[in-house]
Amino acid sequence: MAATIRDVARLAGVSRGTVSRVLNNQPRVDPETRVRVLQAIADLDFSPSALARGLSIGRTHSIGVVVPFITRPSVVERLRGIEGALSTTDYDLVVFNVETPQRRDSVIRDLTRGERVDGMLLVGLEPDEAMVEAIQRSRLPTVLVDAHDARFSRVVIDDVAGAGLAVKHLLGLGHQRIAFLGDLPQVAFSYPASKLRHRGVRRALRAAGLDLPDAYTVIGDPGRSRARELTRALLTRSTPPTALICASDLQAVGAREGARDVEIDVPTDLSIVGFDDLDIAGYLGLTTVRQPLFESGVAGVRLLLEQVADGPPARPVRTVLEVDVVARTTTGPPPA
Amino acid sequence: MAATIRDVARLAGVSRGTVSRVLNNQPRVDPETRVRVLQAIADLDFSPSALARGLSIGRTHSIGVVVPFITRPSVVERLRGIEGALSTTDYDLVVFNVETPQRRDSVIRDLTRGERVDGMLLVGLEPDEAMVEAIQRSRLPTVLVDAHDARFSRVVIDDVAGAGLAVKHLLGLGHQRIAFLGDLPQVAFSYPASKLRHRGVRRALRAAGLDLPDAYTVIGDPGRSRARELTRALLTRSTPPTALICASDLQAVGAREGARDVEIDVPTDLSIVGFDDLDIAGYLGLTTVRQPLFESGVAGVRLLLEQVADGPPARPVRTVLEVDVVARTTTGPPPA
DNA sequence: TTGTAGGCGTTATCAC
DNA sequence: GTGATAACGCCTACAA
Repeated sequence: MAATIRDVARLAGVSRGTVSRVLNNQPRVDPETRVRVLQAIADLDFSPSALARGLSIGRTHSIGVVVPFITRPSVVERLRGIEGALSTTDYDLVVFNVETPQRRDSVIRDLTRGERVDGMLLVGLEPDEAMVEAIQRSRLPTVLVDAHDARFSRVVIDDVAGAGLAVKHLLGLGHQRIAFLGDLPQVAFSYPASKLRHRGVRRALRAAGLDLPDAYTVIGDPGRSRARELTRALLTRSTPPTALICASDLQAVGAREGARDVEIDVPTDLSIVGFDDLDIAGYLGLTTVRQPLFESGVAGVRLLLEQVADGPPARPVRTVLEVDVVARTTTGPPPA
Repeated sequence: MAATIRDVARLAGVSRGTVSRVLNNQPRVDPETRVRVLQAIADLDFSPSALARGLSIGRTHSIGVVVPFITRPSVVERLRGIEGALSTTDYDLVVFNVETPQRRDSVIRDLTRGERVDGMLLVGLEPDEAMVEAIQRSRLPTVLVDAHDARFSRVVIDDVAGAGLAVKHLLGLGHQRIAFLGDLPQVAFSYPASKLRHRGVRRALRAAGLDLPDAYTVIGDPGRSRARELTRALLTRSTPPTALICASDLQAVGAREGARDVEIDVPTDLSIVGFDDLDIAGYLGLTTVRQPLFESGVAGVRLLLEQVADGPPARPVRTVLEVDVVARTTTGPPPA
């Protein structure tokens, strides 16, 4: 149906080789011939088959992005960054959403065959040993976003420091009884951010001579509704905290609802800090630790394309993006 | 580097043809041979090149999704649905974000070559005549989501009726002075939803013997901040409306902020209704007209894959998804 | 049941 | 400067 290079060659009265040379505008073509070929291309409304070209030159002109749980707003935000960065190039973006370890492994296995994509971006995926080996053996350029394996170039934030900023913000307001609400480490896809943030809170409190008692540490399934329940429980203790740091904005939203459930006013009686600075944080006036999600996607693409173009760097590159506290209306001084 | 079908054949002591037959599990293979081949495949960690296979059989096993302004939350939600539906198949999802007419045209031109993807999903894009012709000529299976051209199978909602539901909800609460806040029709990508919703409001009011005066019709650039300004202006008129229907949730959020700016309480003095039912609507307690965004993606994929498998339907299929009003806390009876 | 060989559309390496 | 021709990796008649 569609025209091929052969048809163009015939119409222009030249060989396929010449058409190819025009297509890839190589110098050694007679200007007149070139014009004739271009005319034929226009007449036939021809454009080359990416598939055939890919097979021939061994590159696909597309990059694969593997994301777990595309439904998480933070992941969407990173994807936006990736798409944005890629759209200024002529690489296609192939998205793989993985929600089971099986699918994750099969996707990565397919991708590392090297025929499907020219590079791979792993978002929020901590590769296990088998995967690391498979990727390295395949030599497929690979970059991690929001994951920490030192054997790959990667884009990360300092979660420990970020949590420390949240603590500092609360200490500055005068809080002493600070609690932490985080994710249960998921079995299938261990996502270490919550743990690191937990550590950051503990460490920063200790540095200030304070403590994070077990009673003020609540861990549960990620998500709003679970956070709501946990917060209710936390606030009905005999000595409730005056401030709560959550491992994510979503949990902070849930925490706020939980506070409302037991009629504890935010920020008068309880200050709440989230993490990520999603859109909703702005809408809701949530104080939060901002991490540059969009930019992480952009940075990941940049790292990856460099690697695709120049080959692997001598040593993996670690890009650390800055975090900061965005103070809005859910934090204030502790109750007297 | 990576193993090819040739290596597998050699290792298993059979021909390439036989390996291929095993790969596509065709019946006419001796069970023993099959086992031997499978073993060789496992040993070599082989998986077939999608590129070569695609070139050979003329299908790519991937579908292209073209979305304008991937940054809009409603688009993201549709994308989630598309990804979800596709992930249960073995089709890859190639995402194209287009933000200029030039890029839109070049993307669609590339895609209609038929070599890159097996089908195309156009989200929120009203194709112009040239595009329609190009697509039809290429015979590339194409489905529209949230766009109305009758020459294609498509997934839509009844915007007019949806807006009517919003009006009905407000009338039921006793409102008489109802205003509408909508998008300026964008030049580059004309997006008719706002206009249709406007029409729906007007029509429903008229059916109730009421009017939508020009003074109560405010139209501006889409987005929160512009809606905020417009709402402030609207509310400082001599006879402000008691209710405001917005063409999108984002604008409703802006409207609410605008009301707060001029110290008009929602819902005591002003009721606000949005459109879409994004996540934020739930977080903020916004009354809104829910449209099934996620499901629209699922439905679009279903339509498209049928078309890829069975060829084009005799007549384009129009799938209309249901809308309904979700009453939350931004609507109530009008002030006495 | 299995092997052989031509073709998918392009690029690259030769000659000429 | 241009034209053959052999790859690229797979699939699929057609033979055997």
